[in-house]
Amino acid sequence: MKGINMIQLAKELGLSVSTVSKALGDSHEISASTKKRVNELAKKYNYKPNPFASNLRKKKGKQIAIIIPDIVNNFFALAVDGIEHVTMAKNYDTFIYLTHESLEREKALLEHLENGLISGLIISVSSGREGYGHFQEFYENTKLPMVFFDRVPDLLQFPKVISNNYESTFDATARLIKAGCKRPIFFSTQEPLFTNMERIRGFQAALSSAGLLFSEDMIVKCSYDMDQNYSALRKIFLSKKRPDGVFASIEKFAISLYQVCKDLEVNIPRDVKVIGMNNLRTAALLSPSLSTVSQPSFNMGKEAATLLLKMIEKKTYAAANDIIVLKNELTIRESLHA
Amino acid sequence: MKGINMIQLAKELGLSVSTVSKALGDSHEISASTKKRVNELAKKYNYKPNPFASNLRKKKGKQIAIIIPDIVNNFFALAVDGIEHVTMAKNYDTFIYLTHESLEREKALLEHLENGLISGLIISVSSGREGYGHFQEFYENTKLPMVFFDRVPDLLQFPKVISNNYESTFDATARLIKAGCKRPIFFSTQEPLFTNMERIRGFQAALSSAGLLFSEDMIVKCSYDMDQNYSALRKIFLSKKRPDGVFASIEKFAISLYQVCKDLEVNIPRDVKVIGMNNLRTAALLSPSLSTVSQPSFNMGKEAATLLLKMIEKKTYAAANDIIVLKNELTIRESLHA
DNA sequence: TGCAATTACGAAAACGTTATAGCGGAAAAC
DNA sequence: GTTTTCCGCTATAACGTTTTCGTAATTGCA
Repeated sequence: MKGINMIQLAKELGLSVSTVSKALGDSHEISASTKKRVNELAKKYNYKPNPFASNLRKKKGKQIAIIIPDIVNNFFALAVDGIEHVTMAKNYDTFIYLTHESLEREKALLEHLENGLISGLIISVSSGREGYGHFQEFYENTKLPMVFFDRVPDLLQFPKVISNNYESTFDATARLIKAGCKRPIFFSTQEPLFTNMERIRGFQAALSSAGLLFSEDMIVKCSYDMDQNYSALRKIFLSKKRPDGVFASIEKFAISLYQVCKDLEVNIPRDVKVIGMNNLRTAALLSPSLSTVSQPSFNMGKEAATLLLKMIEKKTYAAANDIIVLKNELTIRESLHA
Repeated sequence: MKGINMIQLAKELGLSVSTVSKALGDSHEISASTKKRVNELAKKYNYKPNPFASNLRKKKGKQIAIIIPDIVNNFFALAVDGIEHVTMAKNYDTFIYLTHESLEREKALLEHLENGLISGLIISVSSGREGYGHFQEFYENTKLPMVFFDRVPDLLQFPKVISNNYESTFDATARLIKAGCKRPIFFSTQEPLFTNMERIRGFQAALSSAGLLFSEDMIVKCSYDMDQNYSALRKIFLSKKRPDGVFASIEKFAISLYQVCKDLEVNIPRDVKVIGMNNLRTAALLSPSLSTVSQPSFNMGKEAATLLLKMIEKKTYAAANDIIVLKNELTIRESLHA
């Protein structure tokens, strides 16, 4: 029974299309008995309203989009899981788009999505602080609800879901120092992301509150290319001023670090103490087990999606430049203390 | 300039809507000069054709869907990455749906997608061999192109992208035996998936070709609940007939195994040798480093998407119950030899 | 020069919904 | 007993495209 539509349903029921439409929409204008008749026949024929026709007419649909830099990263995978958890429950269809850290791709995507395909947008940005114009422009052009999570454009007024990066990095760095580090370094992203800046702030604050001096070369900017990271780290650990502590703000970089240390026979934690910020399920099984600050990724996704759907359905929710802050979790393992 | 449409464009150009539509579609009926005029004005107003109207009229769109059991699993994340790589390039929008290993969810999803939202489907099934009816039914009802990858319904005639599970499991098992294992066990999925059965076949064949006896209790069915796996494995490793080798056919299970061995102080590889089938980026960094059979996940996704888009666009591609087989890669690390 | 073929466009009918306005008839109100 | 209200339903016009068919003007061909 391919492609049965409302018109055929109406004909068979001896009703008008409008009545059928309203019946299926559970309108109060329609009597219970006809509603029943309509729904039964619809079920019998396995009738499914055509979403294109419906969206076209209503100028609104139940489709949203996720834009993230990367999916091969436990943090984002978990976040997507969280998002899907709520969109699924509310019968929304979810597009996924990956930017692979490319600002160009991100811009192109947003421009594409101005066609009206979606009714809302969940984003984790790939661009630095200077490159936020396209988000604002997208919003001006579409007025669509948007929620940012984790990597948020701090300078723009949009609802955001983040975690307490400043505090947790402060705490983690303090632990490194307490464990004896005099010269910890910080693995940073290339782009000047807000998330990353907050972490750097936490790092610096912890240093200064312990009476240690911060210097620019403590911030190591990592590339998105694993090989390049490997050689950069190798160079650092072969240099004279070898660091004795590392806060690795990104999943990939912790992995590269472990490889370098293994190859150079730099002992963790004796020679260098490490805390990584990530959601690796294998953190506890690494050699040595990796101390981590892990983000509540699943819940961040969940919160972001819940907020977005609220905005779309405008139940009670009005303006929206809320910022929801969830807590990261610090887990100390062997990479800090032998 | 929110929501400019063809009608307004046509009006401003002094042309009819049909001419504008054809011009934008680069129809041969339209002169080069008017095409140019139309395109320029369209660009000026940042005009984007409404996909709902267009899809409704054409009864076809540029949206496809991915249905997978899980995204928090490097294999699937990489596959999605591969899929997105090609859909992106061809300007398709990609929905993502997660079944979380639930046959019910899978069925509900397929039923939902009968509404015509998508033009094609890429699937990795969550159901066992007996539960394939819904795929067939979906196809009958929609006639939509579908491509399966990795976890494929072997009994149905659909195009598939898989990896050489039989051979690579055979080889891996042979290596376990060669390293001295007399009583290796196999960590299997709950559901009787084809993928898994192929691996078991390879396992058995390797045993028998080495003159070892296979017994049913060598197959350990694992749950999707990590805690449950932990206790099950614990029990096995506390029993008298402790295995001396493991082939872990699923990512999660290798992780549980490492935890159990760590806690019980069972030494890998001295007491038990391990090869895991997964795409963990941290495999080399585990303690001891984990020998793996890794699947070409990214490429599997890429191939599946390429095939699907070919089918959708029916360029030269006609029927399609192709099976594309890619090769897994065996990497031996410390978990096999100290 | 005469006729067919081609070129470049327009009118109008789809595609399958939803929303607005309206309309009989019955119940309620005066 | 007339007017008003409400109930349950229908007719019809959108929503923004694409496509089919038609047509006037131009070109090609003999």
